[in-house]
Amino acid sequence: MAQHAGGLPEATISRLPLYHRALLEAAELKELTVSSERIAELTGLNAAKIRKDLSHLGTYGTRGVGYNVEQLMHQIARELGLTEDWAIAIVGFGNLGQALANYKGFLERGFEVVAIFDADPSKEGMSTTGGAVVMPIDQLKAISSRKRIDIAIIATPASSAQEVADLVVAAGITSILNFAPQVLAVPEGVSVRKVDLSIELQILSFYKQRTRMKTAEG
Amino acid sequence: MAQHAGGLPEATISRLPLYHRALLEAAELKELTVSSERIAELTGLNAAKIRKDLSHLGTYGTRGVGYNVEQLMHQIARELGLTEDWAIAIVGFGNLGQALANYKGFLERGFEVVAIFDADPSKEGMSTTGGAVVMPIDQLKAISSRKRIDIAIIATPASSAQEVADLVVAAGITSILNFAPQVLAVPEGVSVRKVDLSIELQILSFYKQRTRMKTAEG
DNA sequence: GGCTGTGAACCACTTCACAGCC
DNA sequence: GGCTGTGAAGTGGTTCACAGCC
Repeated sequence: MAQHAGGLPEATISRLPLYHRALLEAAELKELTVSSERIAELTGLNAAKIRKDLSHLGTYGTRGVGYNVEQLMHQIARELGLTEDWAIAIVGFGNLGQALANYKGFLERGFEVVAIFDADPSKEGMSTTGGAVVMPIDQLKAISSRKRIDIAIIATPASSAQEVADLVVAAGITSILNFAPQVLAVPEGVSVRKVDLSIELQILSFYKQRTRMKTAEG
Repeated sequence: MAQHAGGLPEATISRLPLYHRALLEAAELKELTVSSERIAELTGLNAAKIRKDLSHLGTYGTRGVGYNVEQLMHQIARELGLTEDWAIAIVGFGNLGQALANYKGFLERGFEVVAIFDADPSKEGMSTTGGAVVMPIDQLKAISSRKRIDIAIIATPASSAQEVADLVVAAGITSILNFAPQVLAVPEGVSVRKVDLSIELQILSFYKQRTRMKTAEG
């Protein structure tokens, strides 16, 4: 029930990329099958959780044997939409935007940077190793109507992030990866995921402080 | 009970940086007090959750009024360890490492890049806007014994990330922010947080595909 | 009347433990 | 014997709903 009615648990979804990577690793090591225990080793997760997660996808394991690496990897790729290529646009060609635009790992994983936008006219025409050229931000809508853009990465300063997000949404793009620190307001139906380095660092500093207190006490 | 015995729920901890940012915003707007409802607006979270989270810190609200912005912000900053400065080292001075090293937002939030390492000798001596200079990776241990390094950011290619992590741990650094795609093996007591762009993109593509299927059906 | 702080109900996810299959 | 798939139990987190204070 609810097997393939479309509903994977949220938590399972967020781990599928991890499994995919683990299987890739196993495949490179020429392992033909893997047990849930083996995947646990590769991902650092608990084996029972892995079995439950994978059971949501259907029945791809064999009792007494394990999971067929190729088959399961393919299945997860299909589920994640990795069997097709995705076109991404980067908005904001500052430090971070440039680093992202030149990152080769994207292409390997099926994400192609097809457009780059920036508000600064002096950056117009700059290009990347991948061949994308920086265009003025006011072209976003026009470009996006001409070529498919699946995902926009917002890498602008915080001060213009919301404005940019509005333009992105107006251009009909419904998936956003947000590097700006604030929470973006978007209409229903638009998915946003946020990457925030400061938050990660702050959480690390919390734990560091905590550990120090404990050592001081004990 | 367990109030200040040191145990905030994991989920609460991960939201504290969000509250801190929201309060900063409220302070900039000259708001003296905020209700949980107001914080909910600023963060996109649910007000009841916010009240519960904040109640874990102690009693800083006033019934009928709300929370004092300055006081609560300070309290959260203290809890997160943001009242002190943290020294970070960046390992790997490629595209990403350079972007991180030049990012001014860190300093604003109390994180100073005090050292940069890279295995490539040709990068040695390069420097950043912040004044840090790239040093050979084999100096990591020596440097870290001379000056305090609280957090290491691993921004190397995947192929050397584990090796680098071992060096980082050997140098006595116990907090790691990992940009490499794989799960790092570290001894107990070392905190690692992972930032993985591909995972974020893959999750976005999952939802995108999912939405498309739904629209196609309906 | 307004808003916090919190028990109680609810929910999602995790983990256990084992039946079922190879 | 080995390992999956899964009910059942356990856990942690969220949300409700309201008593309690301003």
